[in-house]
Amino acid sequence: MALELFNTLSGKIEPLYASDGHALRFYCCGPTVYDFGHIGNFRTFLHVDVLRRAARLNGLPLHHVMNITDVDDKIIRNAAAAGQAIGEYSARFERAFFQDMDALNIERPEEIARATENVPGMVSLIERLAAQEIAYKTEDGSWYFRINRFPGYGKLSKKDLEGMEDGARVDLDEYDKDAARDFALWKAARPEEIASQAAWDTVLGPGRPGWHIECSAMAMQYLGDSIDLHAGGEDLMFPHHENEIAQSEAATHKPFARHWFHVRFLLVEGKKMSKSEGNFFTLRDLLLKGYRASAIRFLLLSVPYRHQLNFTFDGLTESTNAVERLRTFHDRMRKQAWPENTPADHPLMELIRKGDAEFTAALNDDLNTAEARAAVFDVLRAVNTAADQGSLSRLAAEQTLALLDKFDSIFAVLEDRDAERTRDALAWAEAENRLDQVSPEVIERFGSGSLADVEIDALVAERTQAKQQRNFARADAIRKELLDKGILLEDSKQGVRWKRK
RNA sequence: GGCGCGGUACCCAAGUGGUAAGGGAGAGGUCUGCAAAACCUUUAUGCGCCGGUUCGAUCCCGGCCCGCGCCUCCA
Repeated sequence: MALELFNTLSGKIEPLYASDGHALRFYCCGPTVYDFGHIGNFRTFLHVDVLRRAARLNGLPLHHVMNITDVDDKIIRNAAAAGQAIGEYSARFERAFFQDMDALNIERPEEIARATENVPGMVSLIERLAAQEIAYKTEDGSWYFRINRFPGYGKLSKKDLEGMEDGARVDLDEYDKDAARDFALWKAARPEEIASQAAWDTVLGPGRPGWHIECSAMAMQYLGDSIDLHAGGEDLMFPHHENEIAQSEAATHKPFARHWFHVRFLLVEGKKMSKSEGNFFTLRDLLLKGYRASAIRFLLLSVPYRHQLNFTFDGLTESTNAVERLRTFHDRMRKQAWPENTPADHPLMELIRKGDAEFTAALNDDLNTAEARAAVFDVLRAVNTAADQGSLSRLAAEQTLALLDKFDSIFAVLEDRDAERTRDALAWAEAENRLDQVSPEVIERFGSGSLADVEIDALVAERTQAKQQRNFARADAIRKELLDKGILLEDSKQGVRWKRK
């Protein structure tokens, strides 16, 4: 079965394919780099990441472009407040964004498109619209899109504009637009915008591109007039994506994107995340509170993308434990020696094969990550049981490892880089004088005074020696000492394994 | 007001017209010097409420209640 995805435009689940027979031409609306990314942002990018990875699992090559909006009202305002040019201001947050993406193991798209580097394409797209009188200039020098010239407007978000009256929710007095819903293509420069280098002198007049035109122009420039797939958060459906369709299709008279993918918003502790509710978290906030990057990734992926996810700290703890169980299992499969053949081989191998098939089928069914995850846990339990009974063969263990590899090619949580990620966040907090935002536990366990791996290894060796001499009091004292510092020990026939709590 | 989504065990969460996946947590047990890990047992005669269709509904239809999202910058 091939990968099938819900398409917002058609309202149906449809197979995903590359219309040019080579690579899936895929555009995803990226971040506006005016601040640090919050977990809601990353839920979207995380599911886009799963989409990428699932496509690869199906042998579908990608040409994935993501934009960076590096000029907009907030950037201009914040840059001005900081006395910086917009480029200087936004570069810092773009860097932070990619660091966060790395911390969450989110793959980079094939291409990154910055708005400020693609202004000429936006200008010429507006010119094409102006030639048809779909774009018009107002007295202040701004350009707008004439919505009533695009009959399909509303087809993505299923809005019936006939029933919407001008002025109902839009302030008509503010602009000299022809119709209230006409949206800006080009915003005339104001004096302070010229000062912060947020204005371009073009044939349209001095100004800067509107948000919507950026994505239309860049998507078509990098991927062609008609693309296979367009993605973003659910909020972008209207008006942003609707406007993109209008601009692009009005200019080319060709379908813009065949398939639209929208990721639903997450709730935090039952409410929409907002600064005023006090439930607004950046990735960095969570890392500095001591939550692991892997647990955050796993939690954000555990609920399928079309469902609302209620993000809670309890959920984060659950995910931490679930990831730990997977890692322990993965370790066991790799490190323990298994007999060549066992009587129980056949049924177990069959069960693993079934789990593998279910995993793939679940993902291909509109990226059902919850079901895919369950399939792996089913195998985990059965294989652990067999291992405990001594009936797990080398072959079955290898087959299990292959399934875990497949699982991790999507979920990407098995390799433990959490300590590294937390240390990076801690170093950043130190550099930015934000240590007051760091939990004391994180400072104790990951700060400069914390135990280095070699010190832990030395204590573990000392304890092993004490155990051999049956000096359990000393051995237990060392274990307790390490536990107090967040290091957990596990004895097994294969030796001692330690991990950070 | 318009459009849309959801209400499944203590918590999170899949799912199907034929009798409820998975994870986490709790309790009991096995193993272990003790732990940890792992495994076993256990936790929904019921899937918001009321009707209807059906041999049969948690899943289909209608109504109601509750929660949430979008309609404005927003992932």
